[in-house]
Amino acid sequence: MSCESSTAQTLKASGHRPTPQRLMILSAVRHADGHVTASEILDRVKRSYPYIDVSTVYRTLGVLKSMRVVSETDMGGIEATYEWIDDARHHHLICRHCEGLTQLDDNHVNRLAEEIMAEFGFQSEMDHLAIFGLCNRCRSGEAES
Amino acid sequence: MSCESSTAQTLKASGHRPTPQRLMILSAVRHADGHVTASEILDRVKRSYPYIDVSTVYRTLGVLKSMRVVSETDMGGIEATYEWIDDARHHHLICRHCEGLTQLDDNHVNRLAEEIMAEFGFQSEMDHLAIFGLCNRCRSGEAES
DNA sequence: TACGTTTCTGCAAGTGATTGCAGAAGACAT
DNA sequence: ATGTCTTCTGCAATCACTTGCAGAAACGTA
Repeated sequence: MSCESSTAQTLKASGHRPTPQRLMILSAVRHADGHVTASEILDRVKRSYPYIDVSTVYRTLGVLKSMRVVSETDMGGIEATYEWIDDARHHHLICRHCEGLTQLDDNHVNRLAEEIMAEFGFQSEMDHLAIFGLCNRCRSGEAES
Repeated sequence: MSCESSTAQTLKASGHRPTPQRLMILSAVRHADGHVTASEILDRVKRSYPYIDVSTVYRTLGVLKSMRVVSETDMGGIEATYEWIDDARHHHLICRHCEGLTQLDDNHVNRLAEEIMAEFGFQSEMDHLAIFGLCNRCRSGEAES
């Protein structure tokens, strides 16, 4: 069973309909490597179905987000970025000075989630964090810049 | 020295000008208790200076954000909320089902920041997080809702 | 296959938030 | 004070994203 058809099943099970538009959007996010913006998804889908509308893309991303199949992240750019959530969950450290990116493994964040669960019984959904700050290099050199 | 004039000094020191508009916006955020939206700030400032523009409010909030004097948070509503950063730093757990709010003390988040600092030398600026998920009550009862 | 119900789509108009620009105002030296 | 340089403001246009709506497509049932 391909990855798309299994997601189609998940869609159906949650009362949503696996329409052609949704499957195309799904496929565009699934097969893009890494982060994609909504307009990139739109352009990609338009190649095979030119009538697709931006609102459909955003609405579908909303559905996939609520099913926790894709994550939405504000990476500090103009547009939000979307990413397929796979097993190797990760996060990002973004330097607000040099804009450099560092990958952060989930285990640190997961520990925070476990603490919150233990104290409040609250199940955090931190699928893809963007943590802003100053990287090692810019931290020491910020004064004279 | 009042809280406003001390911030005015900070503005000046970082090359920004403490204009009347900025001081009014500053005061509006400072003396609002808790989270305020940009339009609430705009309305408030308009009472004493009707010519103020939305863009000035957003630009000033941008400056205050970069100085880490105020925090910007997406609380899941329509507009972003802004808050004066004081000593008692805190965060929020927001249930995506019942929309209930729980306050989260900074020490949990701070521990994550310290781990990140130890491993990467990256200084995180997590001033006011909004963590979405399912609260204790909705977690157990979500199936039959 | 045909029918009734529900959900979904594309369009257009709306929202919150950002940006380019020309004039206004603050800072600083003379 | 006066002039110069820089930053800031208000306006208008624009951007990313959302929403209301009427027709279209998907689903369940027979």
